[in-house]
Amino acid sequence: MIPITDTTPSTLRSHVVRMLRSEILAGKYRPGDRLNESQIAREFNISRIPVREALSQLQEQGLVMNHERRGMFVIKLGDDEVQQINSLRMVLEAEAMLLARARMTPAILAELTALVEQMDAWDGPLLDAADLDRRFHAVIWRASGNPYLERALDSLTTALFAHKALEHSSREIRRWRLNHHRALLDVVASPDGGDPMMALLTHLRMAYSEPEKFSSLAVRPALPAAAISARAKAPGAVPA
Amino acid sequence: MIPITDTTPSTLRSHVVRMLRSEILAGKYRPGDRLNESQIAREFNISRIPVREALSQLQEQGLVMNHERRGMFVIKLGDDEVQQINSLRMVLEAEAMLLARARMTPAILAELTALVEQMDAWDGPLLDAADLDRRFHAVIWRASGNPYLERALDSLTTALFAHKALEHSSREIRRWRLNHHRALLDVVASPDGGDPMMALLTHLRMAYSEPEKFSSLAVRPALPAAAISARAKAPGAVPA
DNA sequence: CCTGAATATTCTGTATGCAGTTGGCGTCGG
DNA sequence: CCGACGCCAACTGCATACAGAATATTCAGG
Repeated sequence: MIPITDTTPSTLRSHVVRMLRSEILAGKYRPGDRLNESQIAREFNISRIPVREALSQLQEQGLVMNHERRGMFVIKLGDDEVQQINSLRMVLEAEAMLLARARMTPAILAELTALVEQMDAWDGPLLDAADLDRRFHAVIWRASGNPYLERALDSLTTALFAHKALEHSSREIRRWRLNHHRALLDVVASPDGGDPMMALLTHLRMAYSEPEKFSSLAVRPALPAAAISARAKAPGAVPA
Repeated sequence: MIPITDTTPSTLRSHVVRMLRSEILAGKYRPGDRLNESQIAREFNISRIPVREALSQLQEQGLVMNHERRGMFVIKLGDDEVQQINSLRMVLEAEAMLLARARMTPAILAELTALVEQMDAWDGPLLDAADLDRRFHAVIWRASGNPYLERALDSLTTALFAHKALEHSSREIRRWRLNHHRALLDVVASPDGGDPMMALLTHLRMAYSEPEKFSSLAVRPALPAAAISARAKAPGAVPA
């Protein structure tokens, strides 16, 4: 019937997908919560069918899980799963940065720089800061020129995002991460900007505390123990 | 009402997903073909709803595309898209091989060896040979211990598989690929088995003729152009 | 008061029906 | 003979309806 918001996508399903997605990421539904089809349908004043299809779509995007005949649940990640996702993310982000660097244009560089400066100046809700973070990375993914790489990274980080939607970072940690965004910017800005993998290892160190557990970093001939143990220099501790 | 086949999955949707998946991969529906909901529903003697949901699921798996209000179409990949997928696949397969090598067990090694020997002895339909190929890789993906990596690789290769379901490889090419499976087996079999990226580059050379187009291999500091043109061997040597 | 089973309720999974849109086909005009 | 307009059929998207399963509730027994 009458859509809830201003923008009317051509189909109800896509509308519900975007709505639920943002609601989950905003924390309205939290990891492990059950998503009741009928209830959601009532909220949107539509039937269950588009809701079902939207949930099915979100399932394949990694945001919700389907327990057969028991309903859809917001994805809930354990520690190991977070590590596994971050291991994979490392590899993909590094590839994206290498490609982005090779295809860098002044326009994209300006966009990234603007985002970093925006983050520096930011003092609003932490959730929106996290969104800036995501947008910064998303620009790099897009700049890689490989839509499949972009999709994979978006899917992975979306799940992570939902997982820690409410796990607020402290102010210092935020600044610490912003500094590392500058470092990432430097890497993609110039052809000899350094090794993306190293910059990413630092960038994700907070969330990705045990690379040796699931990542090939621990067993990769090119990046032996030196890289990993460099992490132990400042374990857990926040900024340097 | 009564399912078409013997195995009755708990829901019709999952049944249809598997059926359509295999039918597409078997070439019953070819890239670009339209998938008529009503027709498929009639074939299965069920309503359109499970079919719709199955198609939606296949869409997110990358097998079909949805043109709004026009229907679902089997995915059709252009040359550039094949290159992009293979670029990403290279990175993921290399990671999977590194991890699998680090976590290798006698049981998995035996499984891989058996598959390679099965491929050597194979003389049946080429399509089934391709399935053996997939299973060989799938074992490695599974052995990586990272389900997300496994999923990503499965999704990517499924799309590729549908794309060239009927593009039969000649007998010689098949043997050529089988030999390279032995090479891949060697890489994951021993800790100093060489660089996965190199073995993969050879393995995928047929389908992945232009790595310099979308892969970071062309711009990676550790692997300059020399490595690509001289993709003979030279494993292990990747210093800073 | 707690435990367990039987019932009641709610929800998912599926079927059927309807409306709007899209694409094809025929017809009319140039 | 060719192009444009309009009509018709088919299909998708969505709503409503129903059956079976899963969970919540209630009631009897210890």
